[in-house]
Amino acid sequence: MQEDRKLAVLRAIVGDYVSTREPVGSKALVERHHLGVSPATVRNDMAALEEEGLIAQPHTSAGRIPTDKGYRFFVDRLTQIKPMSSAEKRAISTFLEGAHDLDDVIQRSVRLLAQLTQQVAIVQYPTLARSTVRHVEVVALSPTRLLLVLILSTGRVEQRVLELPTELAEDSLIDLRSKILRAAAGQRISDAAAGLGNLADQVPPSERAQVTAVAGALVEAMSNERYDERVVVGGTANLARFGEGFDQSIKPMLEALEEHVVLLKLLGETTSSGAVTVRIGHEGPYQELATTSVVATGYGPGVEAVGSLGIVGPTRMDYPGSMAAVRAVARYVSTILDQA
Amino acid sequence: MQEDRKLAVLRAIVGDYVSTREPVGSKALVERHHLGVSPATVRNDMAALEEEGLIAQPHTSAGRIPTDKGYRFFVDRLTQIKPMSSAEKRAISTFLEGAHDLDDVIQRSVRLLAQLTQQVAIVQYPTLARSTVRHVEVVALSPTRLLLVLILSTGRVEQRVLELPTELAEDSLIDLRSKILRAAAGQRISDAAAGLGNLADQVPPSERAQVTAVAGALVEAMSNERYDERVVVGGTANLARFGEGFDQSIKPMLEALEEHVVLLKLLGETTSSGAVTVRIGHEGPYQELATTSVVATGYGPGVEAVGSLGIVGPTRMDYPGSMAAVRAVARYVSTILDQA
DNA sequence: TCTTGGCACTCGCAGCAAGCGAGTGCCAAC
DNA sequence: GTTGGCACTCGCTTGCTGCGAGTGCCAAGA
Repeated sequence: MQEDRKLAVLRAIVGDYVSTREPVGSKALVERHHLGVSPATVRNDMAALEEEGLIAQPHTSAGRIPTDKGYRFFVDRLTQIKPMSSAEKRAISTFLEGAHDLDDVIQRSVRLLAQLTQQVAIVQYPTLARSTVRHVEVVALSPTRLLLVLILSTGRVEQRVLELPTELAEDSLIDLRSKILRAAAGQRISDAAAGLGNLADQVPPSERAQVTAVAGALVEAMSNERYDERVVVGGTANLARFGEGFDQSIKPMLEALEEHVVLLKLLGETTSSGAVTVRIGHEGPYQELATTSVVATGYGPGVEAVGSLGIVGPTRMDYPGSMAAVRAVARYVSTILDQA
Repeated sequence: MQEDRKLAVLRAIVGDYVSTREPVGSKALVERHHLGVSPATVRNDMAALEEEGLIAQPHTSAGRIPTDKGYRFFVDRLTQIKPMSSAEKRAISTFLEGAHDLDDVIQRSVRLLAQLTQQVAIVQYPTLARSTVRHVEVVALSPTRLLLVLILSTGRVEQRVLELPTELAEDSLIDLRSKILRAAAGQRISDAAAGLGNLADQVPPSERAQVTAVAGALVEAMSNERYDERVVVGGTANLARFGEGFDQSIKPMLEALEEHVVLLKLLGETTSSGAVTVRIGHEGPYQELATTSVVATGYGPGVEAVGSLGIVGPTRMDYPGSMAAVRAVARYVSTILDQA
């Protein structure tokens, strides 16, 4: 028995099953792929593959379908990510470059990813933790009301309106503003927060309460977990294509899509941008989503990822295509964030 | 034949069908509701109701189900919106009052509405058109880069980074800032836009290009249609409860939920806050959603609505409950926006 | 040793028929 | 106007049968 033919059979089974949604039998296989051997031979190979746990039969008199392990093998060993066509590349870049601001970039990415893969797409907002402070602005709306604006390297803008206990004089404000800029501008979030914390010690006691309040609000804005958790979902309509048996998987899926925490966990802690990770079926953290796979990667201007994006779909999905799309979109998003 | 009993029968049919999902027959009706008459009598009433087009039989040997017209009659004439229990009221207000900013209010409203009604909830962001400008801030990030921040009465904050063709002097900036504030602060969006448009005529020609750019960007930010179109959706997981026959209606539903324009049209042009509108089945603008109903209302601090919110679900839904929930949430959102 | 054709076997599934029963419409009596 | 009775309809369940796709195994051939 030739080992490579056995693997070719596995590859063919995965391919056929993904496109037809139906268990594939030995006869159909030799017809659709010119393997140059007879069905009987293929049957022998199939028996061996089943022995190894890579494929399985739903019931006795049916064809074979890949197991999670089979998909894993397929993804790891039998496929390389196919590059996008130049037309696709062009479409991606023009579509994404039309974006105005961060929100727009994220939103377009989701749509794009969903459309390219025909799956549900998930994009995480850039996390604050790994970004730096580009600018801080303090504006007096009234003597006791301040507007704080925080601009981060990822393009995210945070703003707070702060009520002061006592009035703040005009020149104190100017002084405060420059102090804050010195302490925070250009720093990483964590360092900036530390710098701001020390600020209160550098001003006369009369202003201390106010400075503490402002610094506190800024630090709070920086460590705003709500944004760390923020993800955008798109292409839910693709769930309807799951087919008949989706009754079981569509409900947990919809539930998961509502819970951003769950989605973040699904995307996983992709800390380095570049590598596309694939989580197949039961490999994921949620029992209910045992029939779904996740293809995800990190994105970010540098090597270090500031966020994740990916797709979720049935284990029976086009892995090479999905991986290519995810990687391509992540790359384009990264370069766009770099420019901004 | 007593007219009111006939209507009681319709009410009972709607009630039973909504809770059981199954066509309801004459015998079951008299058992579950003590109508004080025999099944035969009820059958006569049913025949009359069917004659009027308020109920129908899916097939000959089955019970009756309400038609869209029947639901309409039920909603218009047979039910008054039941007030929320005080426990529910308390839950709503504490849940919504925990919100920090506008985004938070909207997000919580969606969740709340979805949970109260067990349907898909939709909340529109306050439209810019009817809000006023609370504050405008212009900040120089660098000599040729300006940050524009626009704060509106609804709590929405818009910001833009603007590249200037030429450098802008510090004192010109201060001057420009006060001019802008005079032209826009406190005005309605439309008036503010007009005022900003005239601004360029009031400055020396040397600064005209810059002022035009700034004013243009602000006007653009004010009339940002992206936000007028912005809606948030929640409770999609409730779609899974649609039951078996959802195959037909869940797909158009998911597609609609992706298209914000469609959702806005579904919510309808509710210009006055207070009245809850119900659109049943085919009454809606979309053929594909002929089996779904929409319960919506406007919200806003005053009489005039600044946005809409509502729910979408199968025509077979609990109308009194949904209407009560929609109305209650809209009221609370309105008061919270008023405070902010 | 691997490949191949043949062959018996399994088993899901479509198709059909029968019986059940919920529900109706109609009618005559109250 | 209401009610009990009764014949009738018809969808749904159950059980059965035959078909066919697909398998595993085996013996013969390369």
